Amino acid sequence: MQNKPPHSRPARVGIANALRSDILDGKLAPGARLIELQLAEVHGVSRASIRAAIGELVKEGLVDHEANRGATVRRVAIEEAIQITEVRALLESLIAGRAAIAATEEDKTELASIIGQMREAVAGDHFVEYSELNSLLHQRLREISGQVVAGDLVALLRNRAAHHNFRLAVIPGRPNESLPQHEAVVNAVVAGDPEAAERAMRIHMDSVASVLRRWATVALR
Amino acid sequence: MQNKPPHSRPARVGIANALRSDILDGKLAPGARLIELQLAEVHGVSRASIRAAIGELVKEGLVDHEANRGATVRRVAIEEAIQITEVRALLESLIAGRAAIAATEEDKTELASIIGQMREAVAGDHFVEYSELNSLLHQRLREISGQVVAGDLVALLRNRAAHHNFRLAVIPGRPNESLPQHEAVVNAVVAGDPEAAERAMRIHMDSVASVLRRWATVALR
DNA sequence: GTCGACAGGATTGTCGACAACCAGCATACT
DNA sequence: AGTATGCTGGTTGTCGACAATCCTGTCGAC
Repeated sequence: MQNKPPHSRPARVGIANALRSDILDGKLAPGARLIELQLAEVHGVSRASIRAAIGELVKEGLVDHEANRGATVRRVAIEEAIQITEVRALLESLIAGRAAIAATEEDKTELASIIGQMREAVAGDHFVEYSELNSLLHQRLREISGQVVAGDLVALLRNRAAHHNFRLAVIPGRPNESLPQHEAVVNAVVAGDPEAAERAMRIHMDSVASVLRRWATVALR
Repeated sequence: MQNKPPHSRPARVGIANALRSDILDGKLAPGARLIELQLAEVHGVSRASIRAAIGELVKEGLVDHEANRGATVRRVAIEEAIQITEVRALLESLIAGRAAIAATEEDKTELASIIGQMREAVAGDHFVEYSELNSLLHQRLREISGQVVAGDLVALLRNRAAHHNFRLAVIPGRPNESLPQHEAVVNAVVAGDPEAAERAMRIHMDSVASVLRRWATVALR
């Protein structure tokens, strides 16, 4: 990762990716300060590039940035994660409905294939793979729907609450609960029934929200 | 506006505000290139500050930025404006519903006051004032609702489609159509009826979307 | 006449240094 | 003891210059 073919793609992208990974993996804990000079030395670039990279992350809502006080890794309170899920419920439903209208035959077979892989992942207790397929499914629905505005916002929110969402997939028994919900969504899309797709997605996201709520009350006891 | 008490608040804020105004006022047309060196000379600061300011606007979705090709004022196609309004319809409904639950007595009287002012503005054909009051009403609802995530996103989208939205307020007869819709929303909030508030806001935003659609077909003939 | 290589100009990406700013601590004063 | 004041270290804000990159228009070959 050290080679430097001048700047074929801007350094900020690489740096931003590295920082994003560190944040999502928990290597950079919430509240941790991102000190420009320090990061510049570690990554072997100048502060300008670091600054640009941090800008990217601020844009994505992963870090906060106060004037003259620097950037810190954002704390996403569980309460905010719930709000995020509520909003996503609305957006994802819209997306699912549109996808049901706009999906081509190829799209439909691809979605079915993803569901198949998810089934296998659940059967084999492959949590990480299941989580990734989950992301993929939602992403493809976004692309198919053609509602780019909603798609962009969901992508943003998904990143922002990624920490909490990933944990969900690891809750014992959770995949067994969410898999049929995903199947219902895909079935409705394949059937070309927008209302059913919206409803199914709504049920799915509400279920996610309720798990988060249950978890919040447990954690705050 | 020339005095320079070193940097009590970062220059990028001032520059960003100036650029934002120029964009929303149409002084910087969609597609116009934002050339860093040029702007640096005009505003009397260095490229670094300009670059930071442009970063702010990119965050807000007002300008695009391609690698090595600079920043341009973003074209918001009418089609995108429609999508934005669709998404806002969902978010604003959520917000209205929550506001109906969370509003205090003071909040309610303030909302009623805003509606009163809007009525006067319509009666006096004060379009600009009406548009500003419209913004204020939606903003207060966001704050009251406590749904900060939805609120942030709406603020973002509102900015992004500001160009089109402002034009709406100037369409003859349009305020007469939207005022009662706003009244219905506020009435429901004051009555503390979340479902009615959601429904009323939904009707309002759908009406905005349909005006945009009608306009799009006319403009594209 | 059309296509491709190539130079030139314009613009962004990156760098290192200096200045301004905030927080915390020691000191002095009441 | 408690509060105000001034310093100092660490960090961000800003600057001007250099290097890399892209776009455009020109020239030559086929």
